[in-house]
Amino acid sequence: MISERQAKEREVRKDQILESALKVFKINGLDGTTMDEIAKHADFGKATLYYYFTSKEEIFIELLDRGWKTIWESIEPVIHEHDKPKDTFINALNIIGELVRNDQALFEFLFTAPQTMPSALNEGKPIWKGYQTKMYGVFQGLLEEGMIKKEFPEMRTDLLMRAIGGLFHGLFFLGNEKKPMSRETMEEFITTFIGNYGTT
Amino acid sequence: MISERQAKEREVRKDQILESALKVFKINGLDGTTMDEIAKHADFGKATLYYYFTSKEEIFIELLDRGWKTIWESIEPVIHEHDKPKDTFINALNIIGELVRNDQALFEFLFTAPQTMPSALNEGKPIWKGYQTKMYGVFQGLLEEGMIKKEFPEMRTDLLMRAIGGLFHGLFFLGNEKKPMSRETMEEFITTFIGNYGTT
DNA sequence: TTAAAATTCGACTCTCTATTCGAAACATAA
DNA sequence: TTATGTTTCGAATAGAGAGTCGAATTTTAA
Repeated sequence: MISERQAKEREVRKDQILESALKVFKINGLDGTTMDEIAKHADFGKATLYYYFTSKEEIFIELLDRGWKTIWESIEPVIHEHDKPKDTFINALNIIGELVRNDQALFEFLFTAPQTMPSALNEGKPIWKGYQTKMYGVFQGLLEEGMIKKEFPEMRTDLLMRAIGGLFHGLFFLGNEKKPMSRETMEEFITTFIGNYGTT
Repeated sequence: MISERQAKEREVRKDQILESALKVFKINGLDGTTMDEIAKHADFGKATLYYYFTSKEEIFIELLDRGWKTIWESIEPVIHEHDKPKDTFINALNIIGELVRNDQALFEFLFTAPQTMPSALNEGKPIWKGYQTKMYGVFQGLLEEGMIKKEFPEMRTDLLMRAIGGLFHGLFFLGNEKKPMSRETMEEFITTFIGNYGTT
């Protein structure tokens, strides 16, 4: 049996491994990263990693799952406000912006990794993908309602979502310096770029 | 010595290898692709690939170099038209759109690969990067001039370029179906999204 | 026709690294 | 203290795949 404290300590060690893994994955990608490197960063023996995770891929996926879960659970509470889609939209974006500011490395990874990942890892609809899909769905919904309410200009939804998809990464990181965007800048950006048709 | 015809045939064989490599890279990425696979697709023995290229990475880089060179050389002739920045901007985009329509697989690779590539491959400022940088510079310049001439709304340039960067991939491929965008759609997109302040 | 040059490739080597094994070290609880 | 469970890790295993080698095979040009 395992005591509560033991379980907690175990979680702490998992976190420690995940945090180290993140650093290495960010620099070298999934394939370029070796378990030895992660182990050295985390200050564990390589074999110990296998005590906590069954494979390198599992570590990678776990990072994504936890991260996207966090994102989803952060915006979920505010998205039911449907009176002012544009405000809700900006609020949700700003919540994510806040998360990004607090842990830039993680969130840059979350927005980037899905593109660099070998497609084999997407088999069996991974958990993180579910959250990501829900999130995009929410943003799409808000934009559509915003159009109906004339808070956004009329646009074809497919184009719009395409743009949103493309913009996401850019929205939260500034050019090469990778400085996260401030709340003010974010609003300026949305207003100028997507348009300012309603009242804010 | 080598005759002209021989040189040409050699080029044809290189092309054949590159074309096969592209297919495999697109599915499996750089690390996920084996020389054996490329060889099988190209219908050569693996050792033969090493007769034409010195390494797997060289093949990968060669694809990028050739591709970005093509892009640059296609838009280069039209970008000196500075009277109507917005028209020039849209023209350039449409030229790229045309290229994409003719060889979707290649261009999706060109826009995608730089993100998925191990950063080690970027050491020594690769050729393709030069073309890419020039191209972005041109677009940035056109947007700035367009702002001055009030053909585009005023926006902070860093935000704008960030958006452009993020949009690029989206601009040319439709969602999951990856259908390239038509000229009409492209103009509609630019007009609605970036704004329509001047006359077209 | 034939020697030299160009091309091809099967089989091999060699390295790298994910994963496993089994034994230690440590903690817990009786 | 001791038996049992938990955690750790150094050292092996094993497989994959990049790149090489040397011997064919084909082409060229005299």
